[in-house]
Amino acid sequence: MNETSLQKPTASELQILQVLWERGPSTVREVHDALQEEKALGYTTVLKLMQIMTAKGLVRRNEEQRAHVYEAQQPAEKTKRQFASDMLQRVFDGSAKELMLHALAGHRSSKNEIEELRRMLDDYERTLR
Amino acid sequence: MNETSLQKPTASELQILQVLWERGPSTVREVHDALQEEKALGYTTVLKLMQIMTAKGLVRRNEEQRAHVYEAQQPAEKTKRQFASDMLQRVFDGSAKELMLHALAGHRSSKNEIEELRRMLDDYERTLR
DNA sequence: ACCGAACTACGAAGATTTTCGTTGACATTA
DNA sequence: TAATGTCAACGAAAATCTTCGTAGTTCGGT
Repeated sequence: MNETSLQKPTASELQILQVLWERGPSTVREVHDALQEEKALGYTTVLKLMQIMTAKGLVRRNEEQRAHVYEAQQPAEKTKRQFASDMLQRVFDGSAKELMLHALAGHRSSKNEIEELRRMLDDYERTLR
Repeated sequence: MNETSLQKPTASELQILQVLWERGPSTVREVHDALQEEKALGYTTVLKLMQIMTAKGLVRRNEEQRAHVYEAQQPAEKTKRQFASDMLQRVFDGSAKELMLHALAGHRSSKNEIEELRRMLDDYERTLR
């Protein structure tokens, strides 16, 4: 698995990436601690995951310090787009309308949220011309 | 795993469910043949998957005929909603706007599609009051 | 110089997913 | 009825994911 091939992170890997996106470059200790709130994992479990992610090219590692510093290889935007696009194709056969319909259905949303979505569509449409 | 527990189908299981949703109740042979276009799998591979899905409660099996007839346990709508909601939470922290933004970004969409989305929002909003 | 704490590396176990071969039952037909 | 084809059941291998224990290294303090 070389570092140019984009592969979809697993569920656990995604949790780690989310910490890295939020905190920026971090050590295993920092990621481990940040993760405790949502998920209790042993320190070496997180370490191992991050080593695997390095091998897969999902993260980059700076080894200058004794405690290596990890950083997400791809920006959050890009990875999230990958997830959304993958599901759009696999589950909804490419129909953005279907995707949104089902996302909204499983989630009581406010009028405010709908308003926000509408504005987003307006903005997005403007980028199309 | 009893049949009331809703679990997320794996990628392969989803492909099979999609055939069942489209064709209605089908034999392994029929599912296998329908799948060939998109994915070459041995007959017994599909059979095994469908047996596992029966054990998990993802499909129901009618054994009256020699060639058992399988049927999706949950309607497409429900399962798709599960997928969308799961990703909405796991990847986009519950923000439908973020989800839509990223879905559209990875997918050249027509003005027509945007129009459709807008209409969908209008309809959806009407159900809110 | 020694001890304990903090780190990485490594290996491995257990779970789940994906894939298929083999076997034996049943059906179709020559 | 004997041969051929179709089917379900079963087991199991290979791949991937998740989790953690152990060993060895390095650093800070005593």
